[in-house]
Amino acid sequence: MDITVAESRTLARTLVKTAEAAKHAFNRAAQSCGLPLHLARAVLLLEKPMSMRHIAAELACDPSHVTGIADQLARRGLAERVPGADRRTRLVQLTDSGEETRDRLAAQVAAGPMFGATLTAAQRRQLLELLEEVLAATPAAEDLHPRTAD
Amino acid sequence: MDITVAESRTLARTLVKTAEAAKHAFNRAAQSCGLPLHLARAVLLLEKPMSMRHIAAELACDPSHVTGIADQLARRGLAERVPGADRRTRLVQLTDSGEETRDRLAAQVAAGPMFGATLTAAQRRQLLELLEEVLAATPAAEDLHPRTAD
DNA sequence: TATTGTTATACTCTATAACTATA
DNA sequence: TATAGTTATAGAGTATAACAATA
Repeated sequence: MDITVAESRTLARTLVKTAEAAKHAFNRAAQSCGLPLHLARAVLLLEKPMSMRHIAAELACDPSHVTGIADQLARRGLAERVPGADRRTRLVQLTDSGEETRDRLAAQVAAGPMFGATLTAAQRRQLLELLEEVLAATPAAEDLHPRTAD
Repeated sequence: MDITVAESRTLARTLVKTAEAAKHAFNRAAQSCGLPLHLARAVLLLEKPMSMRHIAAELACDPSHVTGIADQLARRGLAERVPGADRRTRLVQLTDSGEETRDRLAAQVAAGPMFGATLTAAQRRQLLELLEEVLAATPAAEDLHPRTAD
């Protein structure tokens, strides 16, 4: 607990900046596959057909938002809606073209300049362990939507 | 470079999640001081009077946005505009109340559950080094605003 | 009555452009 | 002509609420 204010801020800022750099690297990979960020995230997620609600949960967004994502994927010929077990539910399933795009994107992400080219395997393991330790000790983010009158 | 797709994604996801947890921890500290996120960031920044443009650069936002921030800080009695060297420039300066809030917030952030209570000093140093190494190797994020027709 | 997906709407955040005043 | 700050407007992204079909 004998951490200084300055050290805490430096650590937090560096952490956030690195995460932003990771997002940008992902964004570049997505663009090189011709996809905007949110579609790239969805494509990478769809290892198998998934219900809209499941996708929304995974992407941490509102289910209503997934409708638009599925529409855009469909318009690009990357995915289609197929019936689910329940006749209410519809699954989003990648087409052949979509699977090819997903695999290409995954390869791009892995080959990106973020981790592979920088850290040794031991360093990557170390980094992951440290991050997980911090994460485990952090109380889950309950309310994401504080309202402040201003 | 012999990093697997799975490892790269795990690392990236954990990194982003940890950064989000850090943001939430900061947000909680801010709320406990009665401040929304963007005002808390500004208050913490104002160690000394700063021009609007300088604040905008530090917060990585458009200068026009700083007008609103300064207004809101003023309305809460936390800061006021004072004339700068140039008669065009105006500096934002914390009031006594603002400085007190800033110090309280800084203490809250440092005492937060993120790093101090979790990692040893050696681990914190290690984490910072690893993050900086990744950050240094990452090409700067040039264009933040990709446009995609959809 | 509860749940899935859809639609329509509203809200938040932030950038862009036009404007005033200084330089 | 260029710069600091302000104002007004517009856009992207996302949530909320009402709705239809199904369970």
